[in-house]
Amino acid sequence: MTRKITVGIKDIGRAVGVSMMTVSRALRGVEGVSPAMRAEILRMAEVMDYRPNRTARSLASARSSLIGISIPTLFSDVFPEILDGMRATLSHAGFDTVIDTTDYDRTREAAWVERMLDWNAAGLVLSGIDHAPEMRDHLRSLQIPTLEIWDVCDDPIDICVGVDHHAAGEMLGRHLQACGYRRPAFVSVPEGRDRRADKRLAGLRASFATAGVAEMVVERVDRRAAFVAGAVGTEALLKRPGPRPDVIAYLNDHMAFGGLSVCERLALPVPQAVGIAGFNGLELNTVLPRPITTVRTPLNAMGVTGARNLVARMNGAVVARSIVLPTRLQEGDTTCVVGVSAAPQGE
Amino acid sequence: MTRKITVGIKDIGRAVGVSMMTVSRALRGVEGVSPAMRAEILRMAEVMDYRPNRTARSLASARSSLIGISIPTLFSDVFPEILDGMRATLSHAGFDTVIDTTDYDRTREAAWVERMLDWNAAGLVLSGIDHAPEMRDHLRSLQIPTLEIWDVCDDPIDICVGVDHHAAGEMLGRHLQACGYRRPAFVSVPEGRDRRADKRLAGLRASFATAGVAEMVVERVDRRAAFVAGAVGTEALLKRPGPRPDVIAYLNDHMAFGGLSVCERLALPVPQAVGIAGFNGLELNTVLPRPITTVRTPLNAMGVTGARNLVARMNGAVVARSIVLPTRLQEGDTTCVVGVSAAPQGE
DNA sequence: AAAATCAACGTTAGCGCTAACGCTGCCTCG
DNA sequence: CGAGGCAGCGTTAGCGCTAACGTTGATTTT
Repeated sequence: MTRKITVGIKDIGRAVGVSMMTVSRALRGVEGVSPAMRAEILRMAEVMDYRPNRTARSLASARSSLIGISIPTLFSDVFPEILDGMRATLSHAGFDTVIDTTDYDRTREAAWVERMLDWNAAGLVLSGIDHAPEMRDHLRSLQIPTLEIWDVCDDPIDICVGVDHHAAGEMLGRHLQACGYRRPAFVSVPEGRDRRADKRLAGLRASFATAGVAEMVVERVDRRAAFVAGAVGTEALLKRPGPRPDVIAYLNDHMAFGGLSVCERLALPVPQAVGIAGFNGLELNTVLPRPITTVRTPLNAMGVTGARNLVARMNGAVVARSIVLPTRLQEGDTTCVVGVSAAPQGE
Repeated sequence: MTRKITVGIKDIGRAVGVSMMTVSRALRGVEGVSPAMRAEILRMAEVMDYRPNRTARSLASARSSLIGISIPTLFSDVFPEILDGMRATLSHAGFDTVIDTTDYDRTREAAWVERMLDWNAAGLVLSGIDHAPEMRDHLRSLQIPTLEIWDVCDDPIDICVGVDHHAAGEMLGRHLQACGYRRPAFVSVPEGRDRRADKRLAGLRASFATAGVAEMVVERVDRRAAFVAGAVGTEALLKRPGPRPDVIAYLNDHMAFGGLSVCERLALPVPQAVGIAGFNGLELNTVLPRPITTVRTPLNAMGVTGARNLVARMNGAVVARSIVLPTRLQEGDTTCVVGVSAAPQGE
């Protein structure tokens, strides 16, 4: 009648005839074991169906193999796509990922980060670069490998990989101006919720301001489902007094599509009477009856690059602090050259 | 110059003047500490900014506060919605969730479960009821709290919460027959990939068979984006030789919408010439120009119920082994009563 | 009033693993 | 040929916490 139910490295050591330290070294792949002995130990571990106790390993080494990943929401094509890009790299490097959704709440994010630190997390991935200041300081002083993803800045907590949202907004703005649109509007979520969207809006606004268009109507909707939010926001926007916008940009493609469906229902000619532009260039666009003009962002590549850099960083390598990935304007059927002078005025 | 960088329960004990065991008890909320002393310890822990070391706790108690959640994919509205339902309950109960996506690969799921066991996971959540047999046996022998969610059966590994997919398929079938449709088709992903979808198809088929319709064309597409898959599948389906189907059911609403857009492009009158039906009753439907006939599933409630039961189960309570949540047929604009006799023949 | 009970703490012994040294014998090299 | 170097292994001492028993003094029971 055996006492122990699980086999530990001590058991393997006894079976092979070495100390548990040698087994530990062999299993972890650190040096100090002859190739022959290592093979023998690995074989025995396999035979005995050894399973490492990760909590014990974490406690003894003061470092776990957990990576905490914080994202605002799962209800978006952005974060699942980024996550998907990171998954393979991370799991292949032997890490387990603890995912948290913050609903765009900084306080919740900070609290969750503390919890991950209680786990001796090997690294952290945070969405965007806008975080609670105390958390930033804490992470920095702890020197824990931290990847900020999706947005970039010159002074990340540790490292970052993303796109320049302001520049992307400007790029879209230049395109819309080149088309001849002059009365832009923007449909988004409540201010401060999605800070990347706010930056894109700022870029768009700056671009139009350069061309002498200072006015920009912004409609903000608080609905979770993006299709619905886009539709509701567009309806509200079109009901407003004053001149009707001639082009509407949206937080993302899903919302743009919601807006497009409203325009069609109201028999508003798109893109002649009103242009529609989205953001993110989702696969959605490839099947829609009319592809939406959008800005393509390399989400999956962002995940891959980010994960690679984070892993390298955790292995002590020196990596680029900030990586900016390019975005690309993708013209669809929802914008076109309209009546007004097509040449942009400013530089 | 202080040596220790982190404060442990020993430090709190010293500060308050009690043993570390009393501190441990006070912090965990177990009995054996006077209310006054407990308050004092809690206050001191707050003051000293104590943070529990979760790896040490897990090692000593042979049980961690990690819950492993395995889902096939994040690219679906189903699993994020279920996850969202579970999140609050689980985090409120003090658990951290490790999420893994399996891409409908049983082997990968089994390997990942083993890894979670290496973490002394407090519990597991698996999607569906179809798993690697060895894994089932292993989990059962370990007696680890396991929730199977989204699909149900009489003999779950431990407990399950979900809907009856076969019955849902039958319900949809009865409705389509009542409408008068007689040449049904189904667009789905490759067989065996999404086993719930296969069950819905089986239910649909059984229902039509009862009414004397044995033939059912099934088109299977292997594309990740559901919109695209629906569109591509529908195109392929309509190009087939033989009589054209008079109603097409899809794996989910997104695919149905992709199919609908193809029909519109081909100027096929929906729902007169061809009916369209989806599955899941997503919020998407509330904004589409034409709502799709679908089957509503209580995804969020499923997550909430599942999480509650799992937590209760982990606390040693006795809970229902199997909970079946109701589905509801939601009629949209994409099906209607057509020419043929509208009365269903069978019972 | 002696015994039994019990709340409220303390002591001891690990959980399974790893970091940091120690030790050995063989090889190299001036 | 002896000192030094080094690969290859062993020993020791915890990591921070908790389970399982003590221990003590006060309260209750018969």
